[in-house]
Amino acid sequence: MGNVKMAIPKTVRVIPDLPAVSKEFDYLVPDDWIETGLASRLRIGSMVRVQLGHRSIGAWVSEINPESDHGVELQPLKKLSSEGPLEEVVDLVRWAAKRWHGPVSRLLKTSSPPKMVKTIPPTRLARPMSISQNEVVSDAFGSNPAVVRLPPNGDRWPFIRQAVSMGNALILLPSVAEVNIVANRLKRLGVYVGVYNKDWSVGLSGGTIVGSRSAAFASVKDLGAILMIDEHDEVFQEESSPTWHARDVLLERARREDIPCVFVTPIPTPEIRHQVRVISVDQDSEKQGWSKIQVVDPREDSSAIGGLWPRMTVDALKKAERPVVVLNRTGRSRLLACGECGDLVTCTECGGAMHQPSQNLLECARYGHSRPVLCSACLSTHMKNLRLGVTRAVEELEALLNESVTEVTKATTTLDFQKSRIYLGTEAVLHRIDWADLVVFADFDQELLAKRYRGEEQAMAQLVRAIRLVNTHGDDTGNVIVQSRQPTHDLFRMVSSGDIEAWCRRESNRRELIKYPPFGHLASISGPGSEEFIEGLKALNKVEILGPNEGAWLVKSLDVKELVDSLSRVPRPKERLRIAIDPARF
DNA sequence: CGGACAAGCTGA
DNA sequence: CAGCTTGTCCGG
Repeated sequence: MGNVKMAIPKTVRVIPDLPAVSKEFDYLVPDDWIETGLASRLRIGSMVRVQLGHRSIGAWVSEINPESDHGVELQPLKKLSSEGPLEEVVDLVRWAAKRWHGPVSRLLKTSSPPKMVKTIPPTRLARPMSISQNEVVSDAFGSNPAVVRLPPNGDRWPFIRQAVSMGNALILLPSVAEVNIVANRLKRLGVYVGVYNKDWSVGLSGGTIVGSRSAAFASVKDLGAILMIDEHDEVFQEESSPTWHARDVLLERARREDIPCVFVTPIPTPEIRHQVRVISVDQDSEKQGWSKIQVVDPREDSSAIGGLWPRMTVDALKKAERPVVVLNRTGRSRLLACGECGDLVTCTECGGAMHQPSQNLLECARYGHSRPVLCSACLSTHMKNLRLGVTRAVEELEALLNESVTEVTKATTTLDFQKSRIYLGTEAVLHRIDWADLVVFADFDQELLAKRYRGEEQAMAQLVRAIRLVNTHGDDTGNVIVQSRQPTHDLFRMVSSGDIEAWCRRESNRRELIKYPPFGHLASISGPGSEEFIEGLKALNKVEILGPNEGAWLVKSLDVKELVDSLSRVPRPKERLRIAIDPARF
């Protein structure tokens, strides 16, 4: 702590808790605060209440004794409400707000306690843990940040133990469930640990913090090490604007505080590979870790009904104790043709392809126009399913196996595990079921052919999830069947040989070719104000502008700094505007 | 963000 | 021209 900061605060500068206000304001520290010693508790990050205009609002202290020259009489602070983020976190938030072009106050909110914290709990001493003998682990926690390519069934505990043995650690995991498991186990090992955001003050008093995405902004006193598990998981990016990514926040944090920082994942993203060194385990165990995947070409079986249920899959489904089938298409049918004249079923209003959400209804995907099940060319009511959805697949499978199949989609609220043995659904089924001994991807080509730029990564992430699901009990009986009409696809070749490094390299090369993150950066601009905003951007002539596509523009630049600088130079239009920097989907 | 205040619109 | 709506500005 610098000497200047230790001075008694006479005035403070604050950031108001108003997303639309980017200005900071100065306030007077009341005389009685100085007399009672309350003033000495004021620090950068402290949460206060102030009068702004006519109303009382929350704010964060951003500066102590600022140099002010605006010649207005300062209002006094109304209240010291709570402990807030540590100074280094406030700085980090400032950096992130710039990097993802969002309001500072929004990120300060994610960095702040959910309930007011009046007193910091006393530090409990952590029981020291032994240093890992594992070579990969000790290498990873060396001086420079690193990503460890750990196979899907690999043990992450050596990394967690190492992190907490290096002092107060910050550990991020993708889901709340995993966070709780890790925190409870650490607690049992005698580590002073808190779950973010619930145990916010544990970090402030000097403990280890375990959390999901938002924990990247946790305030941890004397932070000793940073660990992120499953770096590839998309939940580490905030979906709403500002679309900040926990991985990059942690990296910046480690850079600033000069502490060990480790990422662990079976499939490192191009983003992390571009920034840190990659450490891999030996190729045999990596190959073994991916070995449960079996590729089946449904065309090889002529008896396959609708091309979706080859004999091999049906046999495996019959034999398994709890099989799970993944088909990433909701509704009954996603693409139809007339059974009489063979015409593709298209919308008479907009010409788009229509799907069949229920037995008696056709609906176009784009605008939701609907009509009864009727061919517009020959008026036949007999339709052929070209791409069946989950609902129809459930019907087919029930008929085929002569037993009940439970449909699971994002919309499914409760699951009755007594009801049936087989679960079929969209990707959501992989999140909702806690174990299985067979996972079948009914149409993996849909994932491989998806035109999203992260399509193949998302496909790989689903494979990882499936492998883990059939491996829950640690036994070796589980299986993952991947149905594809392109069984010689690169991805399968690389997976079966355990050469995930080759797959990662290919993804990175692809990204570099199209100059997408991390080799170039983009902003998606949408909302009613975007037209005006884009005009202003064009005038700058600094960035590449594409679009509009469905009301959204894409702004590209090789340099992220130049991208966000340009964006902040253009005045904000009156109408609403959404700016997403490097979003995962657009 | 949301109140203050200004300018614009309407109806008798 | 009062009374109300809509728009713009700004806060310490």
